[in-house]
Amino acid sequence: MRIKTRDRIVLAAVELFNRDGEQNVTTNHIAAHLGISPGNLYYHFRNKEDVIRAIFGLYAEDLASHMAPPSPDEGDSLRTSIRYLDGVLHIMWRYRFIYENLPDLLGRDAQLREDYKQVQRLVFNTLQDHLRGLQAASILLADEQQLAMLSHLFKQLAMFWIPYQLTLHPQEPITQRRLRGLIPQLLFLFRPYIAQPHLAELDEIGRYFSQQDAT
Amino acid sequence: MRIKTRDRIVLAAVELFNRDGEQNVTTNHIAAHLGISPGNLYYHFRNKEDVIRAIFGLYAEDLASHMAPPSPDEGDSLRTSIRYLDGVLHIMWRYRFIYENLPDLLGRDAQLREDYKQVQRLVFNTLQDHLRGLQAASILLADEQQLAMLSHLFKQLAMFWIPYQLTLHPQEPITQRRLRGLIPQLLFLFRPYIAQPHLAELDEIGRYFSQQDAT
DNA sequence: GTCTATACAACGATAGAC
DNA sequence: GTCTATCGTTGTATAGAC
Repeated sequence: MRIKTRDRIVLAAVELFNRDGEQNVTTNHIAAHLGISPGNLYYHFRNKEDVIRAIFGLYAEDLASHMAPPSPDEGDSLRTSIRYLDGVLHIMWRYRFIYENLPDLLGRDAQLREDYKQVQRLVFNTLQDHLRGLQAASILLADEQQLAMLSHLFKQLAMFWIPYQLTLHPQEPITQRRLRGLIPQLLFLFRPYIAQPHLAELDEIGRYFSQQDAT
Repeated sequence: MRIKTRDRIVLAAVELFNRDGEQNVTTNHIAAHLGISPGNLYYHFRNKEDVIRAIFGLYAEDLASHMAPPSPDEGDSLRTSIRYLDGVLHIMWRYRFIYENLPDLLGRDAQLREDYKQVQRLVFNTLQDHLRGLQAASILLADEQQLAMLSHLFKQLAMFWIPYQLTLHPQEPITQRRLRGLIPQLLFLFRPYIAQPHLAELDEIGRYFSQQDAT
């Protein structure tokens, strides 16, 4: 079963955006990369923003599936946190161009702003649910206000980890390894609020992600 | 004594970049805003990046003067922290367009990358010195590694506070009031590491900045 | 659905007169 | 130092044939 041209365009766009930066990729580049004509692309999409919106649809789907709330039988150990963090890194990697200049993307397209608001609400709630699970299990010791603060800081640190890396080393390409550097920052943020009996598990999470760096 | 055209260009550029976003302001816009011709602008600057570099020079000067280390007689109370934070907010406000898309600016201009590296080293050292002062005064209880982490997180949160705000409310313009919203986040970050006798002072800092919101 | 060809706008930048 | 006029390039988007 052949892949529809429309989908090939979306896939190619993601690839090129991630590789060269969304700003540097034109509709012509995408068409050329696929070996189709610019006119053909415009048959399937009204303009470049329309392509981006389609990608955003994929992004939203991916988020929903990868950051699903933990299944009830899994409990609320820090172990499920690994799954959650893995999901975060996976999404960040797959759609890294979005994180590279999100404010700009949103500034240009009102439709995208709406889509983003929806997605963001979902993400934030999932995160809060996750933290509340840890709270209920007496792993995370924080009141309502602290939990809200931690959620916001988590979100901000994760969202702008890639731009931050780009300011530190503007030339080096983003790699999955570099993305993982986010984890220690997040763990450090939460550490003061983790109950002592569970601090060892926190370190275990850190090791889990840093071990992958070695291979 | 009349202001030189060259300087007027730089000043106008800052104003327009801050108001409309650097991406949306062309050399023609700047010239038109000043009532001079495009050709005239190109007599004074080789291109737009050259203008940005000039602005960056101002930025570096301003940083050096506003984030100077505390004078010795001031001691290392949390009170000097207010001065420091005030400086940070002042710079962020004056050159907010820089923070709006720093990765992009750096990505385009190798010269700017070098300038930025210099400036960044200065900023980071000043921050670390400041924290070390608090540490020496037994206000901040943190080992070397924690202090490094806190510095990095401080920097990341401050640098991307504006882009973060832009994702939350892409339409609303950045105001000084919104900038001040950064302060509670920073205080929250440091709170677990502040010695108990000084927690009250921390809250005082918070009040200092939130009181300004009311006026 | 796909192609070729092209119109159109915006921006960066320069030449040459004053 | 400053202006007018203009060129070249690039990216978006459409028209019309196949």
